[in-house]
Amino acid sequence: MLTERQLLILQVIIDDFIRFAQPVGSRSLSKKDEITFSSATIRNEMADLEELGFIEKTHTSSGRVPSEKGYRYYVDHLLSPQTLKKDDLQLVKSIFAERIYELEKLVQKSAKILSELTNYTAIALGPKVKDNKLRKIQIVPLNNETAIAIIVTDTGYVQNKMIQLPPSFDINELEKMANILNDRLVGVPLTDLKDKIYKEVVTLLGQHIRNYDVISALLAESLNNVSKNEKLFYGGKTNMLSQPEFHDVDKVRSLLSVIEHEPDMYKMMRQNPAGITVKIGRENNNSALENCSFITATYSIGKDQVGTIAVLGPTRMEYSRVISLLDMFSHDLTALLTRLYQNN
Amino acid sequence: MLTERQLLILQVIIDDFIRFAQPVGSRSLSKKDEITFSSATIRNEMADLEELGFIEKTHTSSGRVPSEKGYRYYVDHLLSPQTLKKDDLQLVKSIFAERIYELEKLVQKSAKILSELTNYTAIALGPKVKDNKLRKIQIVPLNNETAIAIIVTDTGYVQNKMIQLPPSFDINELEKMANILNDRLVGVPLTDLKDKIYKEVVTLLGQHIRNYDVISALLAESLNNVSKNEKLFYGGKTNMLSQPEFHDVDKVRSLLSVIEHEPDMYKMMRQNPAGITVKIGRENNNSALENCSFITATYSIGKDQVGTIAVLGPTRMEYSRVISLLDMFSHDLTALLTRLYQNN
DNA sequence: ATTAGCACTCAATAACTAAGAGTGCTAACA
DNA sequence: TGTTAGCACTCTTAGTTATTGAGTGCTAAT
Repeated sequence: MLTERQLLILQVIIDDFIRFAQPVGSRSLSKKDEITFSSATIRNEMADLEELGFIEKTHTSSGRVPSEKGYRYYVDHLLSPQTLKKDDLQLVKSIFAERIYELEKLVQKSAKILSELTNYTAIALGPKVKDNKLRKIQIVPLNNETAIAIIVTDTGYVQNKMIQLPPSFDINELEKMANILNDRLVGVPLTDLKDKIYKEVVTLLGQHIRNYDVISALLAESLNNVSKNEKLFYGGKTNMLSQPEFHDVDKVRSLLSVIEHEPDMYKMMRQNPAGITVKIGRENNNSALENCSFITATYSIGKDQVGTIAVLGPTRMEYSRVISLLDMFSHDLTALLTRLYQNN
Repeated sequence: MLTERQLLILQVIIDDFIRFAQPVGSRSLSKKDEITFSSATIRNEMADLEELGFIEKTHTSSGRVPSEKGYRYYVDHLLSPQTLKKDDLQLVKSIFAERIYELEKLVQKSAKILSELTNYTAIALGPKVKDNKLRKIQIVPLNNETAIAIIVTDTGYVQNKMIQLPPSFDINELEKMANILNDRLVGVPLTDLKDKIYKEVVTLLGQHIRNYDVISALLAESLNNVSKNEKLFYGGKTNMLSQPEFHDVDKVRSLLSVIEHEPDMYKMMRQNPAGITVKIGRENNNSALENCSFITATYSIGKDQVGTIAVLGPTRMEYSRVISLLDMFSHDLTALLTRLYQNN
């Protein structure tokens, strides 16, 4: 167990390092207001803290730098919930005051603002629409070979897909088909659409439409994609370039390639427990993120967790500020989305 | 006027520098197969070429490096139209063989492949849909306050926009309204839509629908955006990181910030004459692009120039290869788009 | 238990050196 | 007269050596 004084020193070291990105020495520490004892004492304490694994030296005679364990302890126990500046607060509130009613735009904008407020990279996932219900399906013929299928969900999500019509398909039958589909499918959750088409609607279509098999297969396939449409949005992808730990182009490259590799990002963004999660350095299980921390927050519609918003920064990150901001975004997003979309 | 021998030397210098990114000296030049004269002779010729401004030294006793004027001459007069490797050719052809019928996806994919083939950054603009005609307009109510307007063009382009309904608006009237709009507006070019709504349709709506003024204003505004929907697509945004001229993070940052500043990119991508245009270094009028060349190619539907596809690389770029590739993309895109969309 | 003092370590910087690639010029050559 | 061999000179690069300064650990005094 750490003594009060060790905690104080650990905290001050981390705060200082987060701020200046330079190893912290005993002498400079002793000059801080909150430190009332001498540099020699600090050296002794630091030696202990190092032995316990909370701080490290970059070389034998250097100042100390927080270790991952140190950051972890800091995040878990030492974080003072920082209150945000008025300006920042207002900026965030202003997004949610704007009349953006399209879920995706809202989320996208959140990522952008979040990256601007933090100077790190922000990533947003979602919102998941799997529980959304079909509101309308429409098939618009473009010419003899092509039609475009459009579906609208009850949350206002629109997706469209081009369909190549089977040869010699009668365009006039498209309308009939759309009517049948709407009759039968409006109100059905998107995830069940494909099933429902095959189980119930296909036979019905067969009674009215020639070539119904080909086209309903096409349609079912197109619709199928809709349910997995969680999207990733980025803000400040290149913000990391201004962090001193990324003055090396090779590091930048490997970092950017992780960020841009969507499958990995999906994995990292999904399956987070409700609330805020902090992953520090190697906790991310990704060598390119060794010097990064990744903080995620979930947001919901009602009680349904529908997405995640996250910040990726150097391990030397302003945890307190980022966590406060994420918390705010998470709550505001949840509140707004819930208000708008819960009871349709 | 340059002598044959000077041209040869200039060409070999540039080819070598493009390949190895190192100043080229007289001795190493003299070892090349195509060079039959001594290094001393080369030195004399190089002195002349330098005086004429085609090559430069990086310091008093260094080898020579092409100047902008040198590149310009090279591009204008020395470029041997390189034939592409079979693999590359096949890769390109394969995109256009795939059954992608959505314009934007096609263009997007082109940018991606182009960046992969060149290892530079590829940018695509378009396709412009201003001449597209309205195929269908649909208004789907979501609840009492919100509806979603969807328009489809004859090229299969779909755009949607949320509309906040005026309070106490009767949802049933939306359908009436959509019918009127479809009656009157199908076949109208998108650019004329707004005008047409105000001039012809508003009065008609007034006869049938309460609150017609608010909602038609809303609608006209939404539709208005559609006409300027040329989009930018990127491929290989971070490819420049692997170019030796961008080993410095500051340069990377300023370059990326130019690339990501869409208004500037729009300007650079628009208003290019038909065919291929090469801008070298400062010809780009942008200090962050001083060490870059920017090659654009236009593509069309029929005779209508509808977009641009471009490559941004270091001035030390494989001009020949890039130009060949762009030429190919430009032609294939034009051919495919023309086939698909000209006569609808 | 704390701290002043001191010897020691190591990174960073600057100053110097040697090697090597390249140039320009001159004089000899075909 | 155009070409080339030869040579002195220049400048970068890489390696070596001091020098400085921030920092540490340890010891002994308070």
